[in-house]
Amino acid sequence: MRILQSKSIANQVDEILLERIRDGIYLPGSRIPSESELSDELGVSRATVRTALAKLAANGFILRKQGNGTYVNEHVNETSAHFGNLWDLAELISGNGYNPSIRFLSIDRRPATEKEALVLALEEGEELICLQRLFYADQQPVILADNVIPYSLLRAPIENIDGKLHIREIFEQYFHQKISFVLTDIRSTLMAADAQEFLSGKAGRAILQLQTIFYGKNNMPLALGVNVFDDSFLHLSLAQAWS
Amino acid sequence: MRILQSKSIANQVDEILLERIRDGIYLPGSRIPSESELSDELGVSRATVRTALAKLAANGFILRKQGNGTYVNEHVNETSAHFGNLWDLAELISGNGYNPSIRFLSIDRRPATEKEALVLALEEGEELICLQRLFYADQQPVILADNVIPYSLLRAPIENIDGKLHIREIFEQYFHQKISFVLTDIRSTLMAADAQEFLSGKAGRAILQLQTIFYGKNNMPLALGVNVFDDSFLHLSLAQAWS
DNA sequence: ATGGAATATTATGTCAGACAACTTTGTGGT
DNA sequence: ACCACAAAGTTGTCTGACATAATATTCCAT
Repeated sequence: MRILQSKSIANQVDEILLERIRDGIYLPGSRIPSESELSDELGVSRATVRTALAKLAANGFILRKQGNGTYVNEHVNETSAHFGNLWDLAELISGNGYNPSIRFLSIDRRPATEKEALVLALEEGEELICLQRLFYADQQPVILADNVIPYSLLRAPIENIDGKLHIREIFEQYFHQKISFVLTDIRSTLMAADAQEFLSGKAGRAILQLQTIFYGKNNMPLALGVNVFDDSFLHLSLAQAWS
Repeated sequence: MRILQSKSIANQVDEILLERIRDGIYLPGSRIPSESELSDELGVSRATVRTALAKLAANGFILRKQGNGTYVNEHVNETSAHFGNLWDLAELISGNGYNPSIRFLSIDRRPATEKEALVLALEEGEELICLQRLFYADQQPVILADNVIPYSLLRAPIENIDGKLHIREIFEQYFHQKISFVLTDIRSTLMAADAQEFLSGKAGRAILQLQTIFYGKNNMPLALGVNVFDDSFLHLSLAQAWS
């Protein structure tokens, strides 16, 4: 990866370092190069490196010790999700050690329910795009993902939508919207009949449900997501730094 | 709050700003003072203010726009937990709009099970302190919290322990340990008989379980926590900034 | 008056260099 | 072998400057 000008430099440094942690170039528990060394190597100022390191530390990837050095959190590999991407289902699957893939189930149009209209700031009955997808972990179906998006936001023919893309790419390509932040509600629920149709496992067992609201620029709600999965197979674990 | 020398200055600034957001001095959606104004007001350098702001941004509390300003996330009040304190049950309760209080149920000693010994890096059968507490939201019992801690870590008489303290204070006062980070596993489970005894609600309904491992210096595991609560009453919602 | 381009202002992002605070390691003397 | 001290290395904080981006203002041409 090279330093470009599109994203902020600090965010690019952040991604580079995160990639090195994921790839095992910086091993769990080991000390990473000092701020000065990184700033020399990457050709950015020490202040920029510090910004990136601060974000990684806030998200629990690294631990910093004054006068000593910066260390990779020894338990990064025991966590399946991280704060920057709790809503990223593919990351959740790969974080559990499986190979993620997506199956496109269906795409539909239907009027919004009262609750959906409220959350998405729409009139009741406005038309929604209904996207249903199934996430696989090593060929095994594990997450049933439903997303609803206001039809009025669509900027491309609906039949062009590639359901296998990442949700963030879908928004960029077909809706010309960028996700600025997300709000996720974690619920415990029982396996319903429609979910059981796609996910292996007995009906009536307790499973996790992630209800996600995506927001774009100016706090405009973009979409609503409901994702259910069996947490006995797919663990949802998070690391958090102390101070 | 005054700037002291004990904690890092940036962390103190962080806490001050967070307090102002919580207290509504900085309202959701509004723009907060610029970095220069804050550095003048608090008597610290702009670099230090930036460190604090970077952490708040990483945790979704604020949004930063180059050339424009820094804004409080409009939805802070819709989130019950934040990444820095998912394991902080009192914060979870107050984040839901209730007044938290703690009832001390029991404290016991028993040998560690095989699984507990593995997680806590102990010999099987080593003695554990078993702390059971009940968290209330406005006088209503909502969270059943079990914590197990190796007896060998205790640095004070066991009968002195005040079960109403924050878990972080318990570690500092009676174990002389500081929590450096925590690892939380979020599970969906069914209301068991022993939990139903303390929590209102029908048996067999789906509830959330937070399994937390506390780590101290040098990645030493300090304690194990199992907290169960009904997520239909106490919502677990998280905000995450995009990039 | 009005619309639009140029300019000024203000905010965050990045850079450079310096010193402070802290930890570890090495050195030398006893 | 032990202890006090110095040295080196790393993160934390400070200062000042410029770059970049968004917004507000001014001014001119229509």
